[in-house]
Amino acid sequence: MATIKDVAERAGVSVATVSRVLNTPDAVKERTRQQVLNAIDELQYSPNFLGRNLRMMETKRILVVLNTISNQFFSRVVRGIEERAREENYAVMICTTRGNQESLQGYVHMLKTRAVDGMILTTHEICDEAIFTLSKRFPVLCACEPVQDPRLTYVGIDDEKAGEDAVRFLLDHGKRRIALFGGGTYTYSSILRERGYRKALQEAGIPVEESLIFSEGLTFKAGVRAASRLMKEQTKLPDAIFAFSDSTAIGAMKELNNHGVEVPRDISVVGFDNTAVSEMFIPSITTVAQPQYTMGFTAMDLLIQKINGTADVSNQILSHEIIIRDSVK
Amino acid sequence: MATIKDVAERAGVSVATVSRVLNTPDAVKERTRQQVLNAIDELQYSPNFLGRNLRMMETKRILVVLNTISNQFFSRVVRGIEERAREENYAVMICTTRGNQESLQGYVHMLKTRAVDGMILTTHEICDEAIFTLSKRFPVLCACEPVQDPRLTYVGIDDEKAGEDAVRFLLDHGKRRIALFGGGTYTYSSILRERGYRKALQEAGIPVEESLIFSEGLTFKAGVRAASRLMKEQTKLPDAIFAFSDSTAIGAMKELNNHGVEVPRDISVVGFDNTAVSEMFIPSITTVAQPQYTMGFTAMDLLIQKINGTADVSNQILSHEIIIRDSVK
DNA sequence: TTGTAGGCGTTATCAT
DNA sequence: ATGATAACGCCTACAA
Repeated sequence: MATIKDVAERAGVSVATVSRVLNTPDAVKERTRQQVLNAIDELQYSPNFLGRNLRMMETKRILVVLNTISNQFFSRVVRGIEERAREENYAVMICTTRGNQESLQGYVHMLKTRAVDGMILTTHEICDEAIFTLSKRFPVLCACEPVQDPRLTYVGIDDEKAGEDAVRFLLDHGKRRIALFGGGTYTYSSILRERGYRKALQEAGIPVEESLIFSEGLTFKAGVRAASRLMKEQTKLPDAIFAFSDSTAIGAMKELNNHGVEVPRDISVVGFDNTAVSEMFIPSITTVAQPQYTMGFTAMDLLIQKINGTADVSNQILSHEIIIRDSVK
Repeated sequence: MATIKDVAERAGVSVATVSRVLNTPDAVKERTRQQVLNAIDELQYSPNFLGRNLRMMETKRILVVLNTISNQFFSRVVRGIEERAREENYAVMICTTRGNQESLQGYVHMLKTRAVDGMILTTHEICDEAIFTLSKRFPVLCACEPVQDPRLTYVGIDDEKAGEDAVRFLLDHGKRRIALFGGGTYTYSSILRERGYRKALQEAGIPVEESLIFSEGLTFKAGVRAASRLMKEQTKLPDAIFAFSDSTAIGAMKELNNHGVEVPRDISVVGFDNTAVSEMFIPSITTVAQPQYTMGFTAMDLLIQKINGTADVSNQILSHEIIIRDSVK
């Protein structure tokens, strides 16, 4: 492979000049530049970033850690990240953990070894404390999934408020007994949304029925399980289900449908995330939308600030919205 | 940031010894090793890969280029890739083009500049010829979306055969007028599948009705459009629809449903890809499954061979399968 | 078993 | 406007 030295020899100039042609073309005479460009062409030369990276101590690459790539929600987040990244000439690498602690450690290692300039975390296989320790030495940012530790930088929505709003929406539509299909205590977002759920009910003077709260998880299958349990355990169906993800909502609807319960005729359903499928499903699903694109864009923006060493980058809470469709009567 | 030199000084040894502790620990005396490890600990040292990469002329990273991350199909492909990659200590970077030529050029640039050791392409924003030129100099592999050029290495299914099998399945279920919802001529897989469609009909002695072939694309919206046109243009609905993606199938079903046409009562539908949603949908969708995980795993395996310079790595055609569900009567 | 020293390809600082 | 040269951090002959 041709190196800068080969090009220099071929063009009859020094390596410094070749470097200048590449990086500060205006600083070199037209005629010389042409010679160099010709040599580059003839040798099919592309600069080796490994050398450049070492010299500059930067890679112009950032890492986005996702739990899984198959989560529709994140595709739009990533789009936002990439958009902002492109503006500053960063390449975005997406890596997935699938809940695997170990692989996350591998990605953290990439940060420590300077394989990337910064990292956006959307999943918490490591605890806040570990993230904090890391973020003291490297540019790290949390997005989408809220964090408790105030020393971490976070970009996302106010989950408690979102939960509250969704329940209030159902209350406004005359629903009083509202089941909760959540993700359990290991996702902080679920904890916050449930807090909002309780608050809204309480303010409406409706006692919380603990037996209507299901924490099977946020997947399609979790929705199936929760709905199955709901039908088994409750003699009378509630008026509505508030699911913490669209997938869960769909799982629930599928299972209800299998037992002859029709949405929204017999029961109403609200999902979360406004993923593409919520619009496609029959019936289409009323859901709490998060500003995914903006979340990604903002996260990348803050990360860039961190990389550039801008003083105290602070949290950004973005607003959510209820998208009204056909699954609530 | 501490460097290997700092560690060496602190431990009272040479940098060579520190390097050995990191890379060939057995080659250094127990006591010395302990001293070095202590120093590493005290200084919170992590080796800088930028230096290592330059020296070794490798990054242990590979690039997977996807059109978009939001395609469910690829999540399992990526899982296969990652699995095989982990075995050989490669980090997998996922980058998306969203059909943007320019961003693909950027990723190609990463290959040329040694930012990654190899690349798996699943989308063809650049032509076969360009890929071939690239693959002469760098490890490049095509997966999932077939390529015409025999000089390229490809991992995937036999799309023509898959199209043929799907149509034959419908014929076996008594369907004779079968509409085609495909991706048009710009995706080679669509061309091949359509070829299979024609072949199966021809062999059954059924003339191909060109007016039943729609090429609106492979998205949900494309399915909506195609179904809309179908209902408008045909006085009598066909017996079945063969859609080249599950999303398209769902779009079609949604649109049909809006007009009171029920699947599978009034018309049967076959999808493609066996993505998660095909199981979730009501009714669940009969679809042509591709071995996504194996495709990814195999692709990475071949790429590793290419990186290691193994002589002639050759195409791998994997087998598809029809998953029977509720959308065909 | 350990140390010395050269070089990977690039950029940047001085000179000229 | 251009050239010589010293880093950047690491690995690895080769020597000791």
